[in-house]
Formats: sequence, structure tokens, C-alpha cells
Amino acid sequence: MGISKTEIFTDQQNEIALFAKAFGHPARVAILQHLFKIDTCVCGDLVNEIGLAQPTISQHLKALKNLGLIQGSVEGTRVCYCIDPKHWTKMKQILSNFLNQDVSIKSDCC
Amino acid sequence: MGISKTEIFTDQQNEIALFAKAFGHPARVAILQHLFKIDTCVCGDLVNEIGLAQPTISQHLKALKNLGLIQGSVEGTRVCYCIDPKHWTKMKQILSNFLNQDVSIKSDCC
DNA sequence: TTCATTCATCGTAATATTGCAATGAAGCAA
DNA sequence: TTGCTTCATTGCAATATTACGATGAATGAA
Repeated sequence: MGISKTEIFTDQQNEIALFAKAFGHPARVAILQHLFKIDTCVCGDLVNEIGLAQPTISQHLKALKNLGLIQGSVEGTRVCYCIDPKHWTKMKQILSNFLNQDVSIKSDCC
Repeated sequence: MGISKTEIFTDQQNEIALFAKAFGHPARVAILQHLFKIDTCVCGDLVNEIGLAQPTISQHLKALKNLGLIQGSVEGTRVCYCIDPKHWTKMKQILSNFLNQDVSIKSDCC
């Protein structure tokens, strides 16, 4: 009913899904790519860089922050965001494990 | 407005988001893991394996199939699903490229 | 043919997500 | 103080997703 029945899945499955959902929107992909590109951290430049309204960007940043993938530090009236390397690496390992399951070479289905 | 503004993002960003969305639900993660585990293909066993109703599983399978990640072949009254190795590999490369962006080692944000 | 099995599709309800205008909170400058 | 800037939050509308009962299509068995 529009709500995922998380309780019938393993913690691992739910964790993979949670992380994957973070990348499930092009705006969040763009935000992360931009944070990677410029090694100094950015703030509201993301609003100019990506063509979405400021509240929308703020919402996406919040989602990424809640997952721990980015961190923000206040600098006067500005807020500086950057990748959180530790959590990014952890997430990367979890997703890579899932993606790298071996595809058995038999090409035929059934 | 509930609709992603895909037009303001690059094809690459939209593609990453589309694939990631496929893993953004634990049921689809579970389906894929099960298809990997048993190397012979499965059909409605997925309904028993995962605790969701048959139409729900069917819906998730359709989503995965539309992305090309799995393929299904009819066998009498049954339908046999399995990973599509070619598309899986392609998807894996696209997502890995994104995940493996270098985290610059400077730990401090701004 | 009739019946049972298997799966897809339809229709619908409940919830989630996306997006933005309006507003609020916090800092800095004058 | 006032005003400006920057960002977060609130509130709401539009759309998407998730889930399942009911039904339909196709096959095989009797």
C-alpha cells in the first residue's frame, strides 16, 4: 500500500535498498558528482549549478546527510557540504558486494 | 511536483538514477539475490521465497525486466526468470564508475 | 470439453516522493 | 537597530510507488 514491507526483508537487503534510493534521483546524483568535482566544498552554488529551487536542493541535501553520505558545516550564513569519506566508503562496499555477485556464465535462461 | 525534472540532467545522471532506483526496494534486491543464488532459473517460487502477494512480485519483476536486468521465458504455464548477464554487466559498470569516484583524502569539510 | 495452475494485468487504496512558494532562523554589515 | 544574505523548514499540490484483490489469458491435464 505504498509502504515498503521492510520487516519481511533482511537488514542487509533493506540497507542496500536505502543506499540505492539515495542515487535513485538524478538531482542527488548531480549533487554528489559536483561535490566530487570541486574539491573545496560547496554551499548554495548547488542551486545555481543544478536547475532546481533552493528548497528542493535543501531537501535532497538533507536526504543525503541523513544517510551520512555528506556532511555540512556552517560558515557564517553559508553552509558548506562535502562528501563524508568514511560513510561513502562503507556504502560503496555494501553496494559493490551486491553488484559484484557472479553472473553465472550459462547464457541460457532455463 | 512529484515528477523528476529529468530534462535538466545529463543522460548519464538519469541513467545512474534509473538503475539505482531498481535496487531502491528491498523486494527487488531480494529477487535479484535469489536469482543469483539458485543458478537454475525460478518462476513463482519467488512468491513463496519472498513474502509478498503474487501480483506484487509480478510488478517488481516487470520493473526489473523493463530495465533489462532480468529476462523471462515462458515454459508452459510457468515463466522462468534469470539475470541477463549482458545488461547486468553494463549496469554494473555504470554504477561502479559513479561509486568509485575518488574521495579526496582531505578529511576536513571547508 | 472442463478444470486447475500459473502468471499478467486491471483497478484501487494507501503511502512516498518531488517540487516550490512562503516563511522562519541565523549571521553579517552598516 | 535595520536590512541583506543564506539556508532550513513548513505547507501544499502533483505525481510516483507499493501492495493486493479481482480478473483475464494461456497452458496442460483429465
